[in-house]
Amino acid sequence: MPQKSRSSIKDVAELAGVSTATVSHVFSGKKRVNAELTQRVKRAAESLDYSVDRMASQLRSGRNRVIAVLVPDLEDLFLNRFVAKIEDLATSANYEVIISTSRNDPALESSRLAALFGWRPAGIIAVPCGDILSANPLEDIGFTPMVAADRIRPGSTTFDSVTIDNYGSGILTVEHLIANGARSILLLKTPQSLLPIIERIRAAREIAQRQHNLTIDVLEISIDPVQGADRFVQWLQSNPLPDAVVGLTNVTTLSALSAFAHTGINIPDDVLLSGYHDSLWMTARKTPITTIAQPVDEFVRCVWERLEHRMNGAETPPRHIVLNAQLIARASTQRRPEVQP
Amino acid sequence: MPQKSRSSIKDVAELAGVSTATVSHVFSGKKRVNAELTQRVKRAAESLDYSVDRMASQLRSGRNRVIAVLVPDLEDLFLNRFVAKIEDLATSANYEVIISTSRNDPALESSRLAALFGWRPAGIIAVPCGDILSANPLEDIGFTPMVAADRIRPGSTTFDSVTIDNYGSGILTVEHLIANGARSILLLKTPQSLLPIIERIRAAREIAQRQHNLTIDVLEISIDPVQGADRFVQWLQSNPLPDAVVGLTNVTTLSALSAFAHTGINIPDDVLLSGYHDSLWMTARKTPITTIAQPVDEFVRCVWERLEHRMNGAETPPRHIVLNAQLIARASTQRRPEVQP
DNA sequence: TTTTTGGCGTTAAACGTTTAACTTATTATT
DNA sequence: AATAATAAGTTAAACGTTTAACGCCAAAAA
Repeated sequence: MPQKSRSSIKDVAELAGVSTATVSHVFSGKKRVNAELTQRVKRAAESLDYSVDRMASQLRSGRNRVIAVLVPDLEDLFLNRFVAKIEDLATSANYEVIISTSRNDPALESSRLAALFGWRPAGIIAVPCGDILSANPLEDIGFTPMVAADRIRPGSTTFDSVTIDNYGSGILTVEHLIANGARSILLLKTPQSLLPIIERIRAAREIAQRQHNLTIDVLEISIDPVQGADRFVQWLQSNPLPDAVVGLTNVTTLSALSAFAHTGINIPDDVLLSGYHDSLWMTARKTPITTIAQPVDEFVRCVWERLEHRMNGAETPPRHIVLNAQLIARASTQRRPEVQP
Repeated sequence: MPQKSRSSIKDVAELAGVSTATVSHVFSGKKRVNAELTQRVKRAAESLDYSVDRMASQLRSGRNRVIAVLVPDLEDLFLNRFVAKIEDLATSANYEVIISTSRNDPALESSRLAALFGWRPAGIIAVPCGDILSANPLEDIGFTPMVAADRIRPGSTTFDSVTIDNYGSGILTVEHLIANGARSILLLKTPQSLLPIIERIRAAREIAQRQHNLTIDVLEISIDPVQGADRFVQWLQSNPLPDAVVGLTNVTTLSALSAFAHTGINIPDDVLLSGYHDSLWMTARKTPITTIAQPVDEFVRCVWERLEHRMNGAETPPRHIVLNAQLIARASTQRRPEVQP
């Protein structure tokens, strides 16, 4: 492949009849350059379609405007918005974003993280797999500014973290359902044992037990929405219908909905349903779905604020921010007044 | 900020008592190194927690394992999956992904693209804004392998492109609706004039006009789902209900659904509804929604295959691949047999 | 007139790697 | 035993920038 190589600062300097230093000054603006020379350089650069090589520039200057982002899964609704908004903020602050996924695999997570360090990024934002099995997900990271987001136990890291109060959201949900008359509640989870899910379940069970003397069942269904629905339909056929069902993730909520649609169970008349992570489809129905809304925007703002703080060299002790989620009550958990037959 | 600087290959070489070349060989595997030395080097590297600087490495070697991805919007359902799958393939092929968004702004698009070139990436994947107004979105890109995906007129570029047959999908939808008894059809679009949307509308109108002598209306609603629903409700109040409604995007379909839920219009009894881009929520309902499914996986495979081809130095003339979309018929476009009163 | 000052350009040394070319030691071949 | 071939480590020159340090000249100050 006889690929003509890109032109370098030397070519530009030569064509414009100046030194490479001058060319560099023209592009970086670090030092004033005479107007006419500036023109000459720019024209030369244009005609060679030169653009400064970021790697060389960063290598020499040591100033590294790259943010590395590591998440378990890009297709997850929450993570998708998270990444999108991080990209937005990072770009506005004149950073480039390099992205990597761990596919929910702790081993991959640390190898990807190591690879990211190779970039000598200005900062790293990591959402750990947060599988409860791998205790200490993020290794020590030396002096690169880093903040951990979501799926991590606040205080378990030596660097900043931002999380959402999953325990609190579990309480909100259960209290709301009980207040709306539910006595038996079923939680729907996937096989993954992610920290946030564990916390939601723990909260639900503790509050139900202690405050209301109720026990709460948990059904594990597939992570695949179709199989998940099938599994739930099966369960429904051999178990009494609970008063309320909680989808612990967006997808499990959809599985529940599918299962109800297939079996002719009506919401909220036959069963109450509450979900997690507010999405558009939840309100675009006759019976909008009650849900826990996660404050994604605020979340991202906090993450970014922390990271900038560190990138500015702050040496303050790590801070662990926990944000409150909100329950949005909708018709799916509001039992309709009985109509006379 | 007295940030101790990372250790370099020199530090490792010194500590291990070898030359930097040897250290390099140990890490790159380009040349055999004695087992004992290898151990010494690795231990030294470990204790200094050294990792090779990617920028320096790539600068020197000229081998640049970076794929740059530019998309209009990361939160769009289609683009989200697209990016996720590209990341997957790229990572498997041992590339890193750097991501950038144009926010549907042609000016930003070209400035972001220029910035991406600064990385001297091995390849670029770009989904242009595709606003019909900006005729020639992607400038000439010299010798960097590049493929354009979606939202571009096949054949309009000097490099490879992969698109979906939006015209064909428009025909599929209209034929399907007419076959199911619709005589009046309303298309719902957002204010953006994206190429795929234009094509869908054009197809719908042409086929309806020529084959069935019907005209098709287009209503422009907000890109915001809530405002969009409001606008559609308004329209419904002052216009006769058409036989069928088509949401030209995922979000407009949701707006339609919201509007119908608010006004007590039933699908498919009162009106047929068909959407675009199959998503989970479309089947998790009593009346699943008919939709055009875009072959995202195949799409990404094609894009990647083309890019690899170019990155391997192929000089063949640009190829323009157009993939067929598929209509998935569901209950929302199946008028139920009348039940006697 | 001589000296100072400041503006503007250049020189050349880094930045952290990779790698062609070279050295030295060891083993195989004649 | 002499020579060739192979193996394994080192030297030093790049890669494309940035940037201290320096030089030169014109204008201002003495």
